[in-house]
Amino acid sequence: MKLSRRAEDYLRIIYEIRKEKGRVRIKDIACALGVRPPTVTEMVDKLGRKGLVTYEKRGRISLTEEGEKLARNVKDRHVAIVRLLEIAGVPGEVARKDAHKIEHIVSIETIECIKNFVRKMGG
Amino acid sequence: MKLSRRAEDYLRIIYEIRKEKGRVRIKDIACALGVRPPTVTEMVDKLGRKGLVTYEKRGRISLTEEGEKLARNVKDRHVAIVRLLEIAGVPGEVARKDAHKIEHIVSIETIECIKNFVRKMGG
DNA sequence: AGTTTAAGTTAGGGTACCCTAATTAGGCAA
DNA sequence: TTGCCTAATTAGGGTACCCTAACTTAAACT
Repeated sequence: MKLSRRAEDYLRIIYEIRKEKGRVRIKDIACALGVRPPTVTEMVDKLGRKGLVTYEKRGRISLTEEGEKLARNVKDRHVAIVRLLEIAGVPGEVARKDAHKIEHIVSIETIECIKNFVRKMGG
Repeated sequence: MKLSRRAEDYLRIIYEIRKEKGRVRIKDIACALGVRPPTVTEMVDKLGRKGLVTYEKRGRISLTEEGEKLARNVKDRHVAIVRLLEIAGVPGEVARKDAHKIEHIVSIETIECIKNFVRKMGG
């Protein structure tokens, strides 16, 4: 399943909010991503149609198995990139922020190399 | 001047084509970026209005001083990122491809760190 | 239960970037 | 010069993501 950067962001944020607060509200997603509620309703709807989240109007939002797999994958990429940047001397906070942008666009091949590298470097 | 990723792509490509072939045609840009000519006409027009390229209908396309400065900056970022990825073990071809995506989104702070790092590593 | 409030949805737009089809402009060969 | 071929432009759309304003639920309080 090929998703847009933005769709991946929504998935990851849903995953994180659920982990942190237990339940996921439209408002939380909107707040976390810096957008307005109607925008979230729309995207969640779209993710629902793709079978990545289960959701009904005004009901609870949760990831399907596939949605969660994708969300985990995004997080996974994120962690590897943060470590690479830290190895390069980028301060943690900045590294995390940039990693959130990079994680959506790098190829699988590059991610694999980065994972190996940071493992080798003791990350 | 804050530009979109895409605008930066156009600038960089114009810079590269000019360097390689001397003159820059709409068609070359379209081909290099994988888009159609009307799309290029539109964007070049927009860059013209921002004072980054000089251009008149069916005439020659060239970067203004500011446009060239920005284009160089994008290339500069590109080179640093490619080197970082290569240090991480990413094959050159893949590194270049991904760097083209990353170069548009990383912060100045991260780029500076990366530049220092690759310099230190003998890049 | 009736009312207030907060969350969510609908309706109607907007911007950035992209496309195809059809038209126009220039350069060049016959 | 005329006619052709290619490059470029115009016209008309499309998709993804975002917004505000207004309306609807549902939950909380009195």
